[in-house]
Amino acid sequence: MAFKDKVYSLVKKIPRGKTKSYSEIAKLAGRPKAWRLVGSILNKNKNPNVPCHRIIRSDGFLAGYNKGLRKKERLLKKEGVKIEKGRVVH
DNA sequence: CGTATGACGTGCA
DNA sequence: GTGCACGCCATAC
Repeated sequence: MAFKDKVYSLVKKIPRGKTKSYSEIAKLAGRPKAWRLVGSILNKNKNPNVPCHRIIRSDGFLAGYNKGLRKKERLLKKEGVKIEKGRVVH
């Protein structure tokens, strides 16, 4: 299983209304120092089965989204995650 | 097969 | 407190 596939699986397992940071995903995928790839991979791969909108920066700020940050923010809010100025409110 | 890249993260000036 | 620069590693071309 390639690293990217593992990332996808993990992202798919993220429960609704929750967010995960890139480093967390990379860590669970087996490459704690490959968080950079997580974002890179998700960006290149537009898989609708993967809720990539739940992936945010470790700071809590929203990073990017293949469908547009605007949509990502709205989706998270819809799922129960509160966003403020592009940042996830903990 | 080799090079360049990228939705990040952290440290240091 | 803010800004800049480096590091890190699999994927794509």
